[in-house]
Amino acid sequence: MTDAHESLDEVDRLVAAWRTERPDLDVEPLQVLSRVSRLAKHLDRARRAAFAEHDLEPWEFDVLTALRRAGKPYELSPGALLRATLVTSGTMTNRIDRLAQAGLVRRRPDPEDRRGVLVTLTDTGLQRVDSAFSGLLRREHDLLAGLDEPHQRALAALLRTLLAPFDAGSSN
Amino acid sequence: MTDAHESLDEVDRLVAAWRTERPDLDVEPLQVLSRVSRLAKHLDRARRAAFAEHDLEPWEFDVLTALRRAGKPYELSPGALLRATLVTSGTMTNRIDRLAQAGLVRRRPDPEDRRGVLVTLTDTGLQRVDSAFSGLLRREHDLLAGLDEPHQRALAALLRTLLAPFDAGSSN
DNA sequence: GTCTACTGTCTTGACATCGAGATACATATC
DNA sequence: GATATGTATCTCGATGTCAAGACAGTAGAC
Repeated sequence: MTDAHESLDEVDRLVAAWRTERPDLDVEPLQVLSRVSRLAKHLDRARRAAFAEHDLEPWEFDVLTALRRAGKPYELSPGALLRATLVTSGTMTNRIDRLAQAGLVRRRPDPEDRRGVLVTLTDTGLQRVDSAFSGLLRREHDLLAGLDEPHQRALAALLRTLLAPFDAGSSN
Repeated sequence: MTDAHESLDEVDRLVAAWRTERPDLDVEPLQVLSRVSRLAKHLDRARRAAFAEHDLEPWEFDVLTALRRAGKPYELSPGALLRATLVTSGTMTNRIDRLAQAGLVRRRPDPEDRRGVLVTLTDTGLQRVDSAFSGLLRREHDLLAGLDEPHQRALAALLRTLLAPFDAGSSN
């Protein structure tokens, strides 16, 4: 599993620079965590490009997929949506407003709880998210082309371990 | 240590939901890439908390560390800084303005190129970034506690492979 | 029933970011 | 040495996010 001695990347250079400047510190954690951050930043850009073809912003996609995953009738409360997308309530209100204005979701009062609201995917929203999602998967598949399946599984397992404390702890 | 086969995490649930809703699609890429995105989001929050102790915002830290890594005299051009931090030029101008106002960096004209500017770390800036950095490393070390060293190295190698096409290609 | 504490959603103001374009200077070509 | 192209930085307007707090409604304890 430990080949990959190939070319040094940006993070290798960054770590080397730190070793020169602060030889007193153990900068090994950066080898993992800097790469996670940088990769996420690049992924955001790739996603943005993928969605542009379907006239969707990443934030729109995030909300619509949460609804899509919920299954029929594609309906969730704002609270459930913000927990699914890791944003604050103010942000979610704003997102729902704009999605509703774009005709991709609809708001209706929750019949069971008069404080509550339910957000539903419209037909247009459903179509848009479905086509954007297959486009995204195609691109993401390509991004992972450098790793064969066992390596992908190993990577996923390692990431799951790192993620575990967060998923367990916070709940936002 | 506990092998990671046990508890399902949020991404496992997400993947399972997609399998139910879209059994026609291969959603395996999400096992890796969703975890990268989610982990990055959690890391951002952890970093924010770590820096708050030193009165620094993450974006301030990003710029200051780039200068710190450059070594004496801790000086880089705005262009070099924006390439190091993956932000746009407008953002970098704004960041430098505010860092200069906070007394953490200084701007001076580049004597070799009259279009250019050089940004230098002040003594205050140097101290702040050094203490914030050791604080960060301590926390990041803890975040990685779930993986022993060989696993960490394996994870870093796998991430390097994914990152390679980006580091090579864009250069921003 | 009536407090009290909690929950779900929305409002507001501040803020960091981006993208596009403006400006000044540098470099290459002729 | 004039022109054209490229590079470095900054300006400006629009946008998405957050944090804190307001408000209406719910639920538990008594």
